[in-house]
Amino acid sequence: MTPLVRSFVAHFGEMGSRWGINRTVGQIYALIYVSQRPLNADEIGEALEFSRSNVSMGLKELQAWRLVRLKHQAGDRREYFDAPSDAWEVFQILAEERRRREIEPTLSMLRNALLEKPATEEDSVAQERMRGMHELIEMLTTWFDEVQHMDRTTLSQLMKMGSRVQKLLEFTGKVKVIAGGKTGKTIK
Amino acid sequence: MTPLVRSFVAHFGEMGSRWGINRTVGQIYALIYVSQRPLNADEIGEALEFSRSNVSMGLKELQAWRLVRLKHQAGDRREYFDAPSDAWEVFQILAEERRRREIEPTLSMLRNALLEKPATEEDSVAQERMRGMHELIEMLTTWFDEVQHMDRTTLSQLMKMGSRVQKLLEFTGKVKVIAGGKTGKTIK
DNA sequence: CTGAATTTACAGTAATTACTGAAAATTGAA
DNA sequence: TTCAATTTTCAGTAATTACTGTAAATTCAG
Repeated sequence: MTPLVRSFVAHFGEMGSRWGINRTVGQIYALIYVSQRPLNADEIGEALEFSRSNVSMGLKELQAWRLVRLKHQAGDRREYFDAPSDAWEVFQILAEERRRREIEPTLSMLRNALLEKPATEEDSVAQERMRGMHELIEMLTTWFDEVQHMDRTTLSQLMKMGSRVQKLLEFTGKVKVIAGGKTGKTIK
Repeated sequence: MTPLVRSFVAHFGEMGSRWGINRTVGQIYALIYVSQRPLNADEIGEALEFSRSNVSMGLKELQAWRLVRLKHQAGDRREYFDAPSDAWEVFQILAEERRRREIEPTLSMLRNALLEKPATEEDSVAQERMRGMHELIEMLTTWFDEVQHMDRTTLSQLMKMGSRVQKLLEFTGKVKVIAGGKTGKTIK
C-alpha cells in the first residue's frame, strides 16, 4: 500500500468504529474502494495484516451491506471483490441499508406505541413526543424515496439551486396565474 | 416507567449500540425525551437501574451531543435535564454534530489526499475514487447547509412536493420566457 | 468560610466485541 | 467421483468498551 492509500484506509478504520461497523471492516472496504482491480481475500489479508478468517468475516459483512460485490476472474478459483466506485451509488446503497436496519424498526416500534391507549398523563406526553418523531421520520423517508427516483440531472440541478428553490416556489405562486391563464396549464 | 415508555427506552438502547452511542446513553436519552418534566440523575438512575456514576457519564455524553440541556429547578440544588422535544430541532442537532464529528474530518483527510502528487498508477486511480467521494460529500453538505436556513414552511412545502419538483423545474423553464416577457422579472 | 449535598473522576472489574488458528465444509478442475 | 484449493465456521483468547463503587472535587446554603 502506498502512503496515500494507507492514510485513506486508516481513516476509514477509525471512522468505522464511530458508527456501527468495526475498524477491520472499514479498512477492508476502504482498500477495495480505492483499488483499481478486484481483490481476493489473501491480498486483502496481506495488505492489512489481518488473519484470513478475519478478512472472510469482514467481506461477509460488507456483502450484507451491499458495499462490495463478488467478481470471479476467469481461470482463477478464488473469489475477488470490488466496490461500486460511483459515490452517489454508494450513498444510495448506504441510505437503503440504514433505512432497512435502523429506520424501519424504529418506525414500527413507534407505530405500535402510538396505537396503545395512554395509561397515564405521563403516557400521553410520551406519546405526543413519539408522534412528533414518527411524523418527521415518515416525512423524511417518504421524501427521500421520491428523491431517489428523480433522475440525476434534475437532482444535481436542484441541489445546485440550494435554498433558491424557495424563491422559485414563491415566484411560481405568482406566475401560475399569469401562465395558467395564458396556456391553460396548471401545476399539479 | 409505564410499559409504553419502557419499550421506547428499550428500543433506543438497542439502536444506540448500532451507531456509535452506547446502550446506556441511548436509554437515558429516550427517557428524557419522552419525559414531561426535566429529570435529575438520581431519578434516571433509579428508573433505569444504572449506577449513579454511569448516569453521570451518560449525561455528560448527551450534553456533548447537545441532545439534553441542563435546567436548574428553583430551590433545588440538583441538576435537572430535559431534551428538545421538537423532532426537527433534534434532527438538526444530530446532523450538525455528526457533520462536525464525521463529515468534517473525512473531508479534511480527502482534501489532503487530493493535494498529494500520485506516486503510482494505483495512486492515480485511488485519488480518482477519493475525488468522487469528496465531490459528493461537498455537494450534499453544501446543499444541506442551505436547506437548514430555509424556513420550515417552505421546507415542508418542498418535501410534500417530493419528486414533483422535477415537473416544476421543467415547467418553469418554459414559463420563464412567457412570464419574464410580461413582467420583466427573471429567476436569479 | 464551613460542611452537607451533589457531581465527577477513576481504578478495578464485568461484559462485550473482535480476532485468530485450526478444523470442517465447500467448490470445481481433472 | 476425487482431491487439492479455497472459504467458512467456531471455540478459545485477546482487546476493547461499559459499568460500578469509592474517593475526590465541586457547589452552594447558612
